Amino acid sequence: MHCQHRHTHERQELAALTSRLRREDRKITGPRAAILEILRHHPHPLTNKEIFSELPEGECDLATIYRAMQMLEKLGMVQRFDFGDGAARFELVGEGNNGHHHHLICTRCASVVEVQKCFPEEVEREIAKTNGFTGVTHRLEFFGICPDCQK
Amino acid sequence: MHCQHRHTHERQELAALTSRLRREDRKITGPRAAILEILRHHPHPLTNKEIFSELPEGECDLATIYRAMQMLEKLGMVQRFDFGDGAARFELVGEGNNGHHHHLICTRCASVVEVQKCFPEEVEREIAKTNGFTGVTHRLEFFGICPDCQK
DNA sequence: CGCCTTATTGCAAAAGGTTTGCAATAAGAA
DNA sequence: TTCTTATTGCAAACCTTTTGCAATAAGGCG
Ligand SMILES: [Mn+2]
Ligand SMILES: [Mn+2]
Ligand SMILES: [Zn+2]
Ligand SMILES: [Zn+2]
Repeated sequence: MHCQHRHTHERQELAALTSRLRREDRKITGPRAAILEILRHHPHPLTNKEIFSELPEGECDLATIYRAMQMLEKLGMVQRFDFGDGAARFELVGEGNNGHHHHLICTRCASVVEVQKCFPEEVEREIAKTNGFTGVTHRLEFFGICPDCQK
Repeated sequence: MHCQHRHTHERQELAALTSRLRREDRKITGPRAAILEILRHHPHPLTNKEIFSELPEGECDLATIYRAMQMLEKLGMVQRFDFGDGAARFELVGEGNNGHHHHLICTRCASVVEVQKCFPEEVEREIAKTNGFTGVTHRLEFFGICPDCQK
């Protein structure tokens, strides 16, 4: 309301997401729109429980979130990440983007930084070739102590 | 029996493990010896359930294995790995070795190859510095289709 | 706009993996 | 051998994720 430009921008993004669902013959439901809205406003991966608690009171069941994330992952609209704490995390992926990237996570406060650097392609290719594997990819996350937690 | 050299070698290794426990004031129990014996004969990470099923009938309870692996991890005698399938895996670590390494896992048959290549140190240092993190390390695993599963 | 079909949801139960409390057991010291 | 106390087995609890099923509602169609 107080910023027409930004408001329009956000509305378009949500529309892009829902149109992507429509294109795949998926229904735009209240819970799904609410979940996308939350993901859209978070730059880092969220657990299903975190999404659940961000949702307005009784907006949607936890099981529905689990099912929604499974579907969004299958459509390539979210990327699943594993920080090693036993709960899957999901992050929205832009169209025409495979979502492959990494994170730097504080082991004290769990704060997260997006990391664009990736494992060197040529080394990965060498690992694949050496062992006769095809379609090789990787899962990689960094862990350390963030600036705040060092104080 | 049929190979004195190898036999001696194995016995020494188990002795090295138990002496390491003794040094840390931990008791050498039947279950612990049996677990170490299994880990010692497996070159790749094992889940607790896998260790359990390798164990002779009623040799030890699953909960005991969970407790043993926690202890061994704390002592740095095993390294925990996460292949992203929801079950922790453990691999024996040699003394004076921090156990840091990686794997290439077949997404069809789950076969595992040890990978010695690591993420480039200088790039990791740069990621740490850029974001003001200290004590940065990483978790990295590769996934693909193994030679057998390509046929 | 209202009806129909059927995907989607809520709820509750179940399914793994992992942890924990407690009484019984046994390792290692004396 | 005895004694102390870490360790074990067992059962229950915990946590995340999945699933069955009847009720609900989205979107297509007349
Ligand atoms: Mn991210
Ligand atoms: Mn290994
Ligand atoms: Zn990468
Ligand atoms: Zn490494």
